[in-house]
Amino acid sequence: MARLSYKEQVQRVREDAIVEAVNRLLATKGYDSMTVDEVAAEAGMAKASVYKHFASKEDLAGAAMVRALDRALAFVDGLREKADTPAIEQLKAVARWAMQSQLEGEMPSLPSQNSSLTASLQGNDEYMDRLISLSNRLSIWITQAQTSGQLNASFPAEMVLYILFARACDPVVAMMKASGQYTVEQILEWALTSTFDGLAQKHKPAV
Amino acid sequence: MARLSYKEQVQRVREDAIVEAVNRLLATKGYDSMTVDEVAAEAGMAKASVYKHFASKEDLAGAAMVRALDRALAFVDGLREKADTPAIEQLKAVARWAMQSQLEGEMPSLPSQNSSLTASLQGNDEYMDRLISLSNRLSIWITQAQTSGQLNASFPAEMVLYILFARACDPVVAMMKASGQYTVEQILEWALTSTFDGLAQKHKPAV
DNA sequence: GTCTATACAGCGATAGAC
DNA sequence: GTCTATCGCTGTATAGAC
Repeated sequence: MARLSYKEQVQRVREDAIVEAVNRLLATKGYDSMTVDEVAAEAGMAKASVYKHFASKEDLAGAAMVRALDRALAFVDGLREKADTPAIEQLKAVARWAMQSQLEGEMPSLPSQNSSLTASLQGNDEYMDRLISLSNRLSIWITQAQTSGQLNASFPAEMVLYILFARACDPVVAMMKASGQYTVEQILEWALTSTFDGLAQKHKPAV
Repeated sequence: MARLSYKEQVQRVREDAIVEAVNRLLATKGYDSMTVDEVAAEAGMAKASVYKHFASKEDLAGAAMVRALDRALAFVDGLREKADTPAIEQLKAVARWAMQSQLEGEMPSLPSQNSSLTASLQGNDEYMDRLISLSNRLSIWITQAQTSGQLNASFPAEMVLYILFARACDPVVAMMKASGQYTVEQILEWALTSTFDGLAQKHKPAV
């Protein structure tokens, strides 16, 4: 990749500011409540300037999701370097990281159900590439954990994948945190236990 | 309760039509995407007429949620008549009913996180009464199941309750149905298994 | 109470000066 | 590229006739 000119660097910095603002707002208010005026204000520029960088509000959400998926892929790739760790432990580590990111307000969340945004994202190549990459890497671990008896093999691997994605955005952890009675570490431990006990092989064969 | 006059009956019927329309739209599009124009069209009347019955869009959602909670309470009360059924089985039955209702498009769903709607609902007495009633009845079963070793007693009962509510709206079952590869019965079975295995006591004492 | 017509506000997106 | 100012649309809510 060629070295960036000063102008390009400035542009990059400003785009970063925009995407970070979108990330924060998606994590706190959600897509529908977020307005482009707010994004501009948080990023410290005028709304028209935001639209010079991104064509639409949907593109803004797409860029934030791309960045979030990149963070997830980087985390997963870090884990893959420890090749001797059991697949189930790798999956738990990913789930813990995702839940923790959500609790710390770093994970943008989208309406899981029917939104015009869903269709837009499925046409976003950058987003889809990363989503598929992440799914593929997780699916490998899922299959390994199922064949080695660590995960209940009667569940479709596809469902296990859905569950992992869903638990990363599970409102339960946020509600537990909001109750103010428990530490984050304790909440994460409970959430991981209930999730992975539910996916585990019921009567484990001796390994 | 006094007998209703003809006029009151007509009013009741029209309000029912409105609430049913809201219920359908909340189940399919969600609160933010739903417009009062759509509600009026589905209910077969003009928008201004809708506003004669309900003061605001938030009130519409509140009324639909009250009705949904009433359905849930009726189902729970039906179960309570079989007093000899183990508490864990009662909880499973409720979860199954809720998931099935969701899959059939009968369960209105709200944005679980930060919305102006959340605050509005917490000020809605009719809604809060029913929510508390339902929570209380479920909590009794949860405590029973924990003391009898059917549920993992190291989880706060509060968290188990949150998980049950969350799984009733779990996007996973909808995604599995959308994939078109599985029967509804199979999906429900898997979802219940993974949920309740995750909540179960790990090393069950002989009962 | 129901309708048609309209007021009013918020927001996505853009024009045009600099 | 950035700004101010504005367009155009959508959607909540209401006025006023019947």
